Amino acid sequence: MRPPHPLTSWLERIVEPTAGEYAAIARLSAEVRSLPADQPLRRLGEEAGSAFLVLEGILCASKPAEGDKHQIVAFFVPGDLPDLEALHLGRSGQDIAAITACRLAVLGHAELRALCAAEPRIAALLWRATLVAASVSREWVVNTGHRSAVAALAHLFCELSTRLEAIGLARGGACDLPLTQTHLSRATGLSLVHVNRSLQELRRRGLLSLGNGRLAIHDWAGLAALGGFEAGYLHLPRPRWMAA
Amino acid sequence: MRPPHPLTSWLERIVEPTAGEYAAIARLSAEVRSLPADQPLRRLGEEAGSAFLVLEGILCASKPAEGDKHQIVAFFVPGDLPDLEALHLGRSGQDIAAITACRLAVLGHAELRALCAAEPRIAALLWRATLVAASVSREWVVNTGHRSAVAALAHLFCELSTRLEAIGLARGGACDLPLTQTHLSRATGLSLVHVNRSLQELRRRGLLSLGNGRLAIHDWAGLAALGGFEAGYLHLPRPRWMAA
DNA sequence: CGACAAATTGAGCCGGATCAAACTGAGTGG
DNA sequence: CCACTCAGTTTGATCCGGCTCAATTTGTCG
Repeated sequence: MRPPHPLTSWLERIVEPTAGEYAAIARLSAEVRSLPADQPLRRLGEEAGSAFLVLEGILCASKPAEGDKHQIVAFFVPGDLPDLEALHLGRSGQDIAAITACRLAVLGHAELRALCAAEPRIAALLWRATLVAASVSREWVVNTGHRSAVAALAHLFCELSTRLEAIGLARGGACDLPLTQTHLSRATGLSLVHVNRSLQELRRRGLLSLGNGRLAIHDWAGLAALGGFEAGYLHLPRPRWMAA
Repeated sequence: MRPPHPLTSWLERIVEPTAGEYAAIARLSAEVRSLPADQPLRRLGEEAGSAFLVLEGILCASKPAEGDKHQIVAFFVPGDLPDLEALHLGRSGQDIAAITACRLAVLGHAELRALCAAEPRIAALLWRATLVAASVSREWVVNTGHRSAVAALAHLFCELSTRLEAIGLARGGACDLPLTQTHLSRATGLSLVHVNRSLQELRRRGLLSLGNGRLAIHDWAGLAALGGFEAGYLHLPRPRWMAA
């Protein structure tokens, strides 16, 4: 008896799967791929034949910008499906790379398409997952476009903490978050130096502490207010402790 | 004999529809809604029961930012499906408003879901449309995050011109583009004053002219180079004149 | 101990924000 | 036909948040 396919628990986190859905997923091949930290997974424009489900680790998607800079446009945490878009666009629209060492379930496009045709509810939920990613991306436009440095960072930490909380990898605003200040600068569009100073500002205000790959939010309400964070765009069931 | 449903020509622009697909679309109710300029269509958080296909006009999606500012996160032109995401997310994630007077085909969510279940290829193409919108949104993160004022504007004009070209509303970089400088400032995150000065800079360099609701790109290669524009992220068939 | 990645600090500068005002053109009503 | 209004554009002056360049410190690992 094999362990269930990783997509099973992904599905169970959202709905109560039917027997048919269980069976259809069980029919998928269950390749798991390991990726060391800092390794590229996909390159912009590359033709892709498979998608991934993150089991462990953190990845990011980035696009080249002016000079040799790269703007990070998304982070992926366990339960996310990086590059699922290539399923219908054929090629990857960004560079995707591991930040920490990762374990990924490989989902072949052909199998995925067959699954979607056979199980329309799964298709709708995968579609939905891409829509949530798009919603996050629009929020990032606001973040990089209109918010000050401290606000942008505050917002980013609120988002990541909330997403990690939703999958049980954060509790009460504390989580492992092995991002360097360079990652943060590439995600916000700020200079490395200014990220450093803005982080000091956030610490000095007693809003959070960040270091050694660990984030602890000490004043959730204050941080969310500063960053203008409204969790709705993540389309997650809102956990109790965050209410009001 | 009724005219064909507007979604028919949307589909025909991408694939050769089957008889079954024609029939399934013909079964949709064909309500068309008119919307005067500057009228809101959807508000953030509003529960939505229908999606739209733009037949005429330009709309934009925006999200509230610091103070009473609103960051524009997307423009919609004919052939686009604003707020299609609400089909699977239930509520609208942004404010959507007409910029010019618009005509929209109304697509009820229930009918749309039935259509997707019956015609998986149409479902995949609608999914694809949302993925392209997401890809554009990620490019906007780069635009607002890393590009200078002139570069961000140059990139925006390249994008809009390319999209309008693809639906036959632009030729050789010239198109009607009834955006005010205020719209441009809200889309790029720049101040109105600075947009004005950056536009003068673009005109002075002989790259484009913009005024009276009309955009003319005089030096496509120069403008694209300045803005770092690579049309790939739009996932359109690339027109000949743009090559090399 | 040396090497290297990451974090931190300091100084000077600039792109773009802000504030304030004037200008243009298209209505619109007397 | 003119005065008025109002949205949109333009200009000028000033200020500051964030960038750049350059160095130093800290922590980790071999």
